[in-house]
Amino acid sequence: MSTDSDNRQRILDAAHAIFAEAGLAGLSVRAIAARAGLSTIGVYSHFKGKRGILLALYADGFARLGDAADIPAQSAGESDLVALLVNRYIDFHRDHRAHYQLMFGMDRSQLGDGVILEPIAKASIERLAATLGQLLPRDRSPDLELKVAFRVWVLMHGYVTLREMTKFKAMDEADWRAEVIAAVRQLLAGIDARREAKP
Amino acid sequence: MSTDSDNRQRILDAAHAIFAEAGLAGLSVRAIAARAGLSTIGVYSHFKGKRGILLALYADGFARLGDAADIPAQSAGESDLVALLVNRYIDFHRDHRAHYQLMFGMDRSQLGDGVILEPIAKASIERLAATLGQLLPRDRSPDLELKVAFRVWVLMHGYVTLREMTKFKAMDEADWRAEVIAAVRQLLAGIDARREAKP
DNA sequence: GGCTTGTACATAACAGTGTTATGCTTAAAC
DNA sequence: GTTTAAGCATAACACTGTTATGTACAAGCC
Repeated sequence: MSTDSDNRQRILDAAHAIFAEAGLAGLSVRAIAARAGLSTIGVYSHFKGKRGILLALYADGFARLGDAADIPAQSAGESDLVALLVNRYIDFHRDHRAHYQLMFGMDRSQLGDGVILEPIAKASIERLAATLGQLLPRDRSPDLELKVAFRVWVLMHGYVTLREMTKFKAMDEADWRAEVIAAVRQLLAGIDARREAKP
Repeated sequence: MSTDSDNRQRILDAAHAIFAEAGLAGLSVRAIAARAGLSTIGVYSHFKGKRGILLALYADGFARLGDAADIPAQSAGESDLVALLVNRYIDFHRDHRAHYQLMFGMDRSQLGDGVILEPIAKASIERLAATLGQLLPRDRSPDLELKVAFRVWVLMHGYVTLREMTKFKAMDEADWRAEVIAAVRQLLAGIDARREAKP
């Protein structure tokens, strides 16, 4: 018949499906259990209730974001790397709206204490940093790599989250993507020029 | 005794108080009504349920953010204007965490359809644009002013929302503010230099 | 074998949420 | 003076996450 881990996987699959279809709002413990073909208690046996489900989706989201940001060297010309990365980031936000909300949404109260969350997010930013490292001078320090990665991340995150408001909303999609790419290029140019000589 | 609008104000005051103390999570219709000294139905008579309360808090938040961003000319040297603005923005995020979550949080499903929300947010960004306009050449266009304001807003918003994650969290508060100020300055310098000659 | 222990599950309930149907009271309008 | 409408209370509905209780079954142990 069905082993124990079968049901665990079924719950996880159900959660993923509901999450993709109905987002965080539609993701109730009862809905997950019903879709998995068991009662609500299964979510508490295999995970630690809803928090455990959300944590699994959170980790999955960062893994996928890391995949999107992980562009191997020489897979694109240097001039196209920024455009490729920005487009992938925007695609991720568009295609994984619910994940993005869970990962970066400001209501992290259902998720946990943050201590568990940090290393998960860190692994993802490090892959972004490795990709951006291709654009930095060869004698770069790991610190500079991370710093640049954060600045770029901040910019891209700011753009996709403020997209809904006033001006950008009416903007053509292609124009908007060009705007984000231009802003990132500008940021990178500035960092490179100053060589991060701290005051 | 108490007029009708008295009770309306009492509900609003109660909502503000609970919002400041317990955030969005603690803001239940029953809690608001109890604090205002009426039953839950009062929230539905004077507002349209919880959605009306949230909308009022949303508008209030943008009004306050507009106040923070509204720095009159000559109140600071040009070189200090950026630092002043960034510090005010960070202060706003620190002091109005619940408001910020409601205004920019990605779960806007409880708030409404966005059509009502847009003009409220727009008024606020226009005040930010006016402040940043002081840094632009005198022959600037309103379009450029808005565009610059958006870029700066995107940066500041990205920083404060990603503050919680990995690297910035361990950073000293003063160092972090300096990092944000530096990034905004760099962005402004780049825009000014290129004079927004679109490709 | 028989026995204990623990895990996976179901049923039902608890406390909380936003919302609303019903009814009462009171003030304004005709 | 009668009608109309708004403010308000009580109670309920449908939903949420969680848990107390009980059952079935498989693993380990003597």
